[in-house]
Amino acid sequence: MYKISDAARRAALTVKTVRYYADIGLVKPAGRSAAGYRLYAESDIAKLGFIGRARRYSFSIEQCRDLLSLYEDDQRPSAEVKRITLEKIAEIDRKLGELQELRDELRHLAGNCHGDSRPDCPIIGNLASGLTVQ
Amino acid sequence: MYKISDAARRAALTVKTVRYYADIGLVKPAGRSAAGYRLYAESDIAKLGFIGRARRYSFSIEQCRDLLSLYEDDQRPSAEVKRITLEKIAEIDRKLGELQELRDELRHLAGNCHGDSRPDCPIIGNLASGLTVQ
DNA sequence: ATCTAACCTTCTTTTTACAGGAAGGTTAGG
DNA sequence: CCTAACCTTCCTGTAAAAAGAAGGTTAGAT
Repeated sequence: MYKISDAARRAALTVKTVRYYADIGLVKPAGRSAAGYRLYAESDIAKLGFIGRARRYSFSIEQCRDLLSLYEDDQRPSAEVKRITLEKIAEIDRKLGELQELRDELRHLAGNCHGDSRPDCPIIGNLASGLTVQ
Repeated sequence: MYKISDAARRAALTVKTVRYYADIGLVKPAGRSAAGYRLYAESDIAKLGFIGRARRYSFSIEQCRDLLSLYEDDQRPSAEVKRITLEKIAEIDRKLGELQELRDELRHLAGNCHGDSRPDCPIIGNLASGLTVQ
């Protein structure tokens, strides 16, 4: 059984984060010491690591909660896991499209800005007038 | 002079958002009616629209505050505006790279998942073991 | 004149996923 | 026995609003 800082280190999370996950009931410690310290078992650390990776894949806490229940369920249907993952991919694709548009617009604006100390700036002008770029 | 809902509509923002911008001192209404209603002038609406567009370009509120002061300043040096914009572009590029990596990893995982009711799922397996996806 | 719907106000709470810090108890080593 | 490094709970703060409660105002229709 590991105290919180060992558990955090082994799961590559911060102590604050691990304590937070305990508070919201995502990963509760296996037990407590006589002094009230959280004690984590190996299986808890595996769950924390699982969540850490899923979070890095930008799954939300609630999605992690769903994935974790599938992870803990021996009877888990992979269809459900695949569905959640495909949803996440679609979400990322949408965000990618938006960001690319945004970047291209800003590039265009910056490309037309002489960047000296003259007071007329096409970036400001565009924002002020709401003209469509391009 | 426009009441808040007219101002919001004309700037393509919500009433809540306009009131919020007034609260944080970003765009204060030109005046108040006898009953205490916020009253916005044309120039206020131009500023609100300016901020709305900048926000859609993912400038933070604080960056908007900076841009607005440049916008309001006849002596504004466009170099400063260009610098902020280029910074924003670099930031978006970083985020794009991260998101593409992430999506490719998830695609790989989903591609290897049979997606039926069998309990062995490579997505779960990957998250559980922390194996690197290539 | 009154009714009612649609406004408006301020204030408080909620959201996401923690981070930071205060005040105080515990433990391990020298 | 001292001290440093742990640990605890509780409170506040973050970004940028959204949502809702409780109540005042206004404009048009009856």
